[in-house]
Amino acid sequence: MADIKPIGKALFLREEELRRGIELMFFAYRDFTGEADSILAEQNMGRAHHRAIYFIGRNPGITVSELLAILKITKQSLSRVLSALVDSNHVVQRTGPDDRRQRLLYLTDQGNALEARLTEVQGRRFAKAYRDAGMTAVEGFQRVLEGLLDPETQRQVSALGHARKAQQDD
Amino acid sequence: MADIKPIGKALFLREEELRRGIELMFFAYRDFTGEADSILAEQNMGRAHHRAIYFIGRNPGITVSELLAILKITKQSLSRVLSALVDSNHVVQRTGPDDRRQRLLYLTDQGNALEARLTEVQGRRFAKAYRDAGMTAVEGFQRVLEGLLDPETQRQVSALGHARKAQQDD
DNA sequence: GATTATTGGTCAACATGGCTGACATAAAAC
DNA sequence: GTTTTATGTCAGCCATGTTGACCAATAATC
Repeated sequence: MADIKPIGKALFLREEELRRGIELMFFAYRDFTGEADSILAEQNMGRAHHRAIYFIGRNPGITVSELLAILKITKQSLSRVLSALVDSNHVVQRTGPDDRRQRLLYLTDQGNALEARLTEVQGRRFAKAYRDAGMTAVEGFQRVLEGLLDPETQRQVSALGHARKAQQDD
Repeated sequence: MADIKPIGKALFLREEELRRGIELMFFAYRDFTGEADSILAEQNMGRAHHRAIYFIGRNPGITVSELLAILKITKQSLSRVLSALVDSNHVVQRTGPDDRRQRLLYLTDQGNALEARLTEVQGRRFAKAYRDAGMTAVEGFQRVLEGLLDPETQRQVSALGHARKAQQDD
């Protein structure tokens, strides 16, 4: 609807708006991860550990290759983190019942406790932001974030808690 | 308005909704930065260089300490990146006219070109997401992201392109 | 049953980008 | 003239990504 507006100002506004988005993403992501980073630092862990814990908690019994597909890092990077989490008793690996090459990943009680703690601080932040912004804003927020995703990620995300839940049940 | 709803399901929905936000932030940030990262890699640079270039481009004549306040990293980390950018002729430093201890930072033509290229790919992604989601969604998106910020960052962000623009003019 | 592909791990080496701590210099401020 | 500020530098550490090579167990296929 603003397509036929004077082009000079329209372009300026557009660029400003886009830059605002870019900047907000940077600042919001930094602040959003900040609190969790502090908790993780206490335990001598980093964000990589957090991601593994988070997605294992979300998908109990996930295999290593499925986790790799979500995180999009190398198996060497993941392996390092996973070994540490097994050593520190946050994660256990069970041999896959169908395919015995697979290691199905589960959180231990300790892992679950840490996951809960981390998700709580981040959830709190989101709850506040969602509350302040209102329901309509939340929908918009989600729609825009989805639009920022690579098409492949978009497919993954829309499948996430569904496919696995159906598969794994519980 | 949904405050008096059955608590079991309400809590479930709430937690799911919050987790959806957490996950979207992770995926969106990763994909959002991915393209720029590729361009940077060509030039043997990383995200840290990008941030410096971006905020110098946005605030020509910014001082090192102002840039530090935005990025919230140590001066050693910034200094490393800044030296590299000066060496590669993307940034120039001029002695501050008032306070001669300050180094005012500016992009060179080459720096501006790179900044433009990086901002273009990220802007394109945002433009697509904004277009697909619609104006209302964009407002909501921005409102939620602002709500995710630390209060201090929130103050900074709302000051950004204003204070400096008034100061520096251009 | 032998071959090939998949799943996962390991070792080694490297780059980036955070961090801390110590120290130096120039200039502003008091 | 002393202190504080703005900035830089050197050295070393850590986390987390990368590549490349190679290995073992097991599944799948010819």
